[in-house]
Amino acid sequence: MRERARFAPSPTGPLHIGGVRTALFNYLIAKKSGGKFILRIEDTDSKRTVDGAEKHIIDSLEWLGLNVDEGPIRQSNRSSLYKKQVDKLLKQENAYYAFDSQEDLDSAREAGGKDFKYNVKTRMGLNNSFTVSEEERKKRVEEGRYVVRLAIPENKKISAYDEIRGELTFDSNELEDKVILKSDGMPTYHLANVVDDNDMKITSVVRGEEWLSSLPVHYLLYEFFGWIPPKFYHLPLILKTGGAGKLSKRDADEQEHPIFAVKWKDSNGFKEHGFVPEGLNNYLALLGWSNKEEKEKYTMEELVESFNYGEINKSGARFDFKKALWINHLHLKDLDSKRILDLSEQTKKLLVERYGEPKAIEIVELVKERLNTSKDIDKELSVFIKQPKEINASAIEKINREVIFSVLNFCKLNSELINSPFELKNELMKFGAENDISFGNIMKTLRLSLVGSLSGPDLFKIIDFIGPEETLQRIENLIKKI
RNA sequence: GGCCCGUUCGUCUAUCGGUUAGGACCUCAGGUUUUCAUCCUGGAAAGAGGGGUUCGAUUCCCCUACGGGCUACCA
Repeated sequence: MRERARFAPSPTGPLHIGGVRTALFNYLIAKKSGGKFILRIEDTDSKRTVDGAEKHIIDSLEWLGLNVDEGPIRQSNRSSLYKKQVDKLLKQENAYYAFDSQEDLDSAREAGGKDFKYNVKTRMGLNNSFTVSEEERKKRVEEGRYVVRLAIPENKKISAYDEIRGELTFDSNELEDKVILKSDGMPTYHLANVVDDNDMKITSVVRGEEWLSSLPVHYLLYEFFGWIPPKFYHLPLILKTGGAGKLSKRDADEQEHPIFAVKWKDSNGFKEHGFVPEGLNNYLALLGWSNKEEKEKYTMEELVESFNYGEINKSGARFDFKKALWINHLHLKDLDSKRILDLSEQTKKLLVERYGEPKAIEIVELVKERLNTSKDIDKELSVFIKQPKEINASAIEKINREVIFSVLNFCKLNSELINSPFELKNELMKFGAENDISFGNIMKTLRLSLVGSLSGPDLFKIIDFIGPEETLQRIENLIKKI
């Protein structure tokens, strides 16, 4: 069956990775079946709509490569559809008008304690179609001063099905007569969701676990409308790295890892942190889903291929930035070198200017397996572009100044050797043996002069690429400095 | 508080009644390497607790504990 799955965020803020994962799973379920991935913007609460949030959602999906087949469809311009369906419920007496003021509700809740519910038992003591005169009701409705509530039946066992958890049963007495149409004429989530999913012929509803408690209300709605419910998948939540609770912006800030796919205001996203979309998708897919095969790295195509909703986990998972980094590394080191170069515009420009593209790609090849994020590209490649700005002072002490001086001097005096790195290596070994300097220290010295620190790619390859002149100059520079 | 969902190494997870409970991240110890990283080898590390059912429970059932979610004219 070709599934139609929708990602239905509300534009009340930027899209964080919890939402991203929901989008991803929707996408995978749709694509696995050869179906459609649909974007619906749930903007029924104008007060909470945030400027730029919708754009952030769309930009995020685009960067992630979760291409939308239909949409975005905005709920805000479909109110006539919802109204029509509400009228139907009203006519069937599955819903009724309510006129309580906020104060009335507050005091009812206060009097009833935490267990207060707006339901069959309490309806008669409140201000609504059941308790108000015919005349008054008409007047209020005409003036538009009303909400519509769902009439939850008493003593009804509602059984619902969640694809991840299986059969679930609920007692209607635990439910409330939820508002389905607000006084501003807009529907609430429950109504809009059910009406739209039906209207858009959605077959798979994939959403966060926070909706599980509303499932019986949604089932009831389907029943009242006489529609067949779609399949529901309630995804476990992503929990914060340490401590209790679901992952939040604040927690992410404390742990110094991104929480958005792409930048939002002054918060950098995974993109800006140097993740490739494949890496983030892969990590997020593994957070809450796992295959029987012991495999960690999946391309997007492989995810679509291997994904199976029956293997989605039931319990919340903690976010682990180190693992995310590692998965990203897996993707980066297998990426085409040309594409890696494209990830860093500035470095690419400088590198190609100096070496030409074919050589630039060879250089990338040299450092590729060292990358965790694309930000490392600049760091790793700077050696080939410019002289080291700073020399690691503690490294100088560690090796010993005199040793450094004599090694560098040797190189300077035998500068013709630099033309042939292979010979240079041999001569340096000899020099070390004669002067009782370990080869390790010789290499460290040379590296210090060329790179400025003690880590980096193959030294002789560096010499080969930057050329004898530049090599000598860097050696001179260090001699001057010590 | 009520209702709902969940609970295997520190973390993500495999196991669909019988396993030395497997893998990955992290971590530790070796090895490769001119350094760092990569990479390779190895180690440490888990079934929340208590009852059942069963010849046998991590696996099925119940209770407790713990964690999470919901409890708005928010989604």
